[in-house]
Amino acid sequence: MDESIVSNLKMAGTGSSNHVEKIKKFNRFYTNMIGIYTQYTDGSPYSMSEAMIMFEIDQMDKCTATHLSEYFSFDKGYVSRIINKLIKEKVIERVSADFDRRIKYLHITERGKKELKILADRASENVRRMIEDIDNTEMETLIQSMEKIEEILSKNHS
Amino acid sequence: MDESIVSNLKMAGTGSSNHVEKIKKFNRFYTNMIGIYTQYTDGSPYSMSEAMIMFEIDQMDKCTATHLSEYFSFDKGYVSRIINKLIKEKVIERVSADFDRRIKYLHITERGKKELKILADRASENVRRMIEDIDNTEMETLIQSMEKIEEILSKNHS
DNA sequence: ATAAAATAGTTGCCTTAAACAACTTGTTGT
DNA sequence: ACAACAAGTTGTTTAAGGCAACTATTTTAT
Repeated sequence: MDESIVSNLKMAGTGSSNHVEKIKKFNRFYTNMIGIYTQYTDGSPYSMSEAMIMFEIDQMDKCTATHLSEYFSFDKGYVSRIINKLIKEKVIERVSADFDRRIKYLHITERGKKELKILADRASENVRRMIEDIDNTEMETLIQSMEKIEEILSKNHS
Repeated sequence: MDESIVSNLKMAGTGSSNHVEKIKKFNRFYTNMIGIYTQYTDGSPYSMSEAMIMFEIDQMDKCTATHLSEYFSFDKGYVSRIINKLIKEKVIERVSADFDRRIKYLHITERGKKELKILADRASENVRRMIEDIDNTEMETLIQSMEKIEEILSKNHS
């Protein structure tokens, strides 16, 4: 896409402060820049939801379907179906907890790790293209600006 | 949602540069922070695509269905249906060009402007909440950091 | 001047995304 | 033991969005 397809609404009224409008402008700019939709899943065999679920299973120790459903606010049935699809494709596996046989822990397989690496590499490549022509000085400024934003916004946990 | 539902994949390998990884970290952080999915359309009667199309019609003079389709990389048929729905709801209207009767210009109505304002106000409110506890000094730093990022990334048009 | 190609938009049909609700199986508290 | 609850599953439905065939104009090439 040649422009933002998200976060592209501009102020329709006049009630907002200048700061809010500047931040909204940045939001539009930045979400456009990183191509939020296509960053991970464009051209990949996994939907965004599937990629998110694979990632979370990889990150999370003893991940369960219930956790995924709550964490992403996805319907339990939807999560269940995605899990079963990913198991069929052997990118994750399911192990029943011995102390409670309702609970099934989800683990990424070796094959799943490879698939995740492909997704992550694709995202890295997109980022790399975004910054390829930036010189060292500006690169430092860019990173510092990002770290500053994270620091400031992190304080008031939101 | 209590966490990011987009851009949440982390590096699965080790081939990427430190800068790329830092930027990906910022991407995850920031897309989580602004709640990309819910910023405009959560609790609204319009889907994200509908809101985007209304916005673009409002911004663009002499907007056409073809422009919308190309701009957003949406299917023509999908756009056509959304347009007809929005016309039925009287938030936009359609006027045939007199020099070419295939072309139909789209305009936002007064009612449409009001609806857009509701969407924009909701987004502003979300941003306002995000920054409500930030003091003046940090606020300036935040805005400057954002402007710096825009400036640096804008140069190499991406 | 007219047939052919291109353009704008519409409509039918299909696939996938994702929610809702009812259900099964297993666990816990009384 | 059994009611209430918790983890997942499955059936069904709606919405998002793409593909392809179509109509109706306009442009281009003969």
